[in-house]
Amino acid sequence: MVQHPQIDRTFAALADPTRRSVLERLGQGSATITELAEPFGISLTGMKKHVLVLEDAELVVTEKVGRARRCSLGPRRLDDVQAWVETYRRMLDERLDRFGELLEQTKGTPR
Amino acid sequence: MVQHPQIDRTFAALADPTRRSVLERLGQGSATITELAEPFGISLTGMKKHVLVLEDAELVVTEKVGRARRCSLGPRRLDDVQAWVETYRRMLDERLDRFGELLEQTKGTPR
DNA sequence: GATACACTGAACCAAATGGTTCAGCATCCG
DNA sequence: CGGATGCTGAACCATTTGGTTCAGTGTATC
Repeated sequence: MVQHPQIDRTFAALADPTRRSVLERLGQGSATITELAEPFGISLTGMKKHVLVLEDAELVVTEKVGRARRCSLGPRRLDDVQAWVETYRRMLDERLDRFGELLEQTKGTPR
Repeated sequence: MVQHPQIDRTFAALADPTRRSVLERLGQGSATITELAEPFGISLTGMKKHVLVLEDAELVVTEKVGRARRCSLGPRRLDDVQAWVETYRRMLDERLDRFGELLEQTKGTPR
């Protein structure tokens, strides 16, 4: 058992287009496994696995209601993911800035 | 061959902690495969595979210099990833708002 | 030229992923 | 009650993933 921390599980969950679509669908309101599976032409079992992955990433919560299972978006707003991406952008910008300065310096000493 | 679109490859690339660390390391400046591999106690071949994944996601660019390979951050600022996350957050917020309104309405008609 | 160094490709491996089918088990409906 | 519906667990499968080792190849360095 490798025991991925939450951000790993989250990025991995978001790497699959089917799962991102499911999240977007759930943005319209909760749905059952059957309703989620139908537009993808995928088996119920297959969709249930995707939902499980999303639950593990705490992006989706589910509840058994009668014979159906209602799936809804969880409360996570992906703050950690967004924070990582933003830190990365800032880092990149700094690096490019420093590269720019370097070019600027080099300009004075050609050949 | 499933041929993942770029955003899939990007999320997948970011799902691995080793690869995120490599990106952060490269934020300090470019490095060779050997330099990248060393802190993880991983083989050169292993690190090269990680770098390949990052290259496929266009997060890293590399260049052969003599017998070494210089790896640096590519120019991608993860705009698409950030856009997806932000859209998701907005969607979530709207859904929570509507849920709030629903609670509000229900308040007037108890039992 | 000889030796060391950095990387690379091929082969292999175990585990995870994304999917399937099939056989239940509850639950709902008439 | 009996049938249809909705989900679930187990078993299976092919592919991908994250890692390895080993045997090169090309480049520096003495």
